[in-house]
Amino acid sequence: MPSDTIRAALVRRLRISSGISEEDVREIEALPIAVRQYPAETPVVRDGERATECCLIVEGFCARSKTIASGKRQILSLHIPGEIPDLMSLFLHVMDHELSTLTACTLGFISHDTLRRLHQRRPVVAEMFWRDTLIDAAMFREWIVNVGQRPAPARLAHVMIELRERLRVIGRVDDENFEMPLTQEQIGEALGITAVHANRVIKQLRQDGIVEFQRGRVTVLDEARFLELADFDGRYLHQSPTL
Amino acid sequence: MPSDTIRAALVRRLRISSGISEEDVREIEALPIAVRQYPAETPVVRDGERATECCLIVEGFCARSKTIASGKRQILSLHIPGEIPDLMSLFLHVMDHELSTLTACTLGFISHDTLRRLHQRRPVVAEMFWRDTLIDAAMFREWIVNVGQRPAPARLAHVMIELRERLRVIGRVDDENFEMPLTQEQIGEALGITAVHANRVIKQLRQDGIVEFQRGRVTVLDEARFLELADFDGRYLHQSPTL
DNA sequence: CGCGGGTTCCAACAAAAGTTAAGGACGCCG
DNA sequence: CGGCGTCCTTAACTTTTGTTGGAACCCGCG
Repeated sequence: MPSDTIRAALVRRLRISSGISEEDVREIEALPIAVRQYPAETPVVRDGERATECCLIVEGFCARSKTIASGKRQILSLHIPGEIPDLMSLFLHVMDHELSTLTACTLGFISHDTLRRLHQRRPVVAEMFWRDTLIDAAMFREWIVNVGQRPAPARLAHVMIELRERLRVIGRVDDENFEMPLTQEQIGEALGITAVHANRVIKQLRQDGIVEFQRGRVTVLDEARFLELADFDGRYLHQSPTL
Repeated sequence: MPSDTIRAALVRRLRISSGISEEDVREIEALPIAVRQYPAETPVVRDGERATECCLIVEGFCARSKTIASGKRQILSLHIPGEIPDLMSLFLHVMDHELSTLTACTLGFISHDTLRRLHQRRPVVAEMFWRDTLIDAAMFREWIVNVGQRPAPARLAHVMIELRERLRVIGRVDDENFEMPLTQEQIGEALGITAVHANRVIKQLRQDGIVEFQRGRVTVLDEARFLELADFDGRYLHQSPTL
């Protein structure tokens, strides 16, 4: 796989969220990245593990999650190409959660040493990555609100719209139709509800003519009601670096 | 108020979570900080506001929260002396949530410019603060799990133990007895339940002889059952920098 | 000292979500 | 092509949580 394909989504995303310079782009293009293939539903970095590299998603979908003593799992975030979901491991060496693939993925690994040297050489890039982890935290905050305060149908709509807006940045939304490759079990784990209830909620959104969801793909039927239901305000994604 | 009192809790906390050097301590002691008093239940930084300074809690308790369209509020985190809850505003200028006091507070304000100059001068301090925002994110992740997966009594126990462990670092736990100055309304907002239900849960913990909670103070009655109920694993607080 | 506002506490009922169980669709692989 | 496993779907029932409304309590303040 050519180097620019590996880094394309990352650079595209950084341009939008951090206003990266051409010089910095060249630095990122020069980064040594070890590319590996992962099958669907596979752990990439485990909870409790000590990480020595960071993971760039080149292709495919990933999720971060935590499992509690009772065995129940909570999905914390969804991740798409161009993202580095475990950038935090650079400073928080032992993982407090798990990173795993949802679909088959192409992942690129960058060693902590390499990243630390890059930070020393280019403090601006370090700040850019810092900003990235702060946006990560902002997304967690919104996820708390979603799970804590919104009724289940609104939770689902909100997660869907967040995903759509992020996919849009990397050019992956066609006509309000986008990928969301989760099983109903996983949707339940993301929303803090059971799979049975997730099914009820999906059924209701379909019956109300708001969205269709099948085979990992979302089709919006009534954009206005979808937006209203989700109570979505995208400010937390901080997609404009100038603000 | 003498300068060392203002910075005491901050330095104490950084020593434990980041292994700060004496030289860095001196830099922090030299930071210009504007101290102001705030009454209880007062917004400090509002959602949507553009911040130009960061807020150090010198004395008192604060909380961060988001309010959704329906008017319901979700508390995202609790904050104690020595913490800088809005450090993220350094790079994410417009606030995506609110910071407000719970009790009467003494707050110290440090301008973004000052902090940015400090980062340039001492990259190690920048990394320390970065690490701090990453721990912040780790706490949000655990908060998601709490609100998403645990039954209400376990949620309450978990928030209580998290608070206790953090208070312990700054030397504010006496004999398993510690401050938690929230009304039942606020506890509900933190746990994603109503105030009525929060009351039920508190009543049950009291009846079961696990913890007592009155007038903003928690007294643990049965530590073993308290821990088991909370399903608490403090790794996410990342209190040991060496790991 | 009594008044008033904000808590705390509680009961009765309603709604949302969890549990259990089972049938059906779909795709993969032998 | 048939069997198997995963996922989806639904129903019936239980449990948890929300809602409403009201009483008791506490505390600061006039």
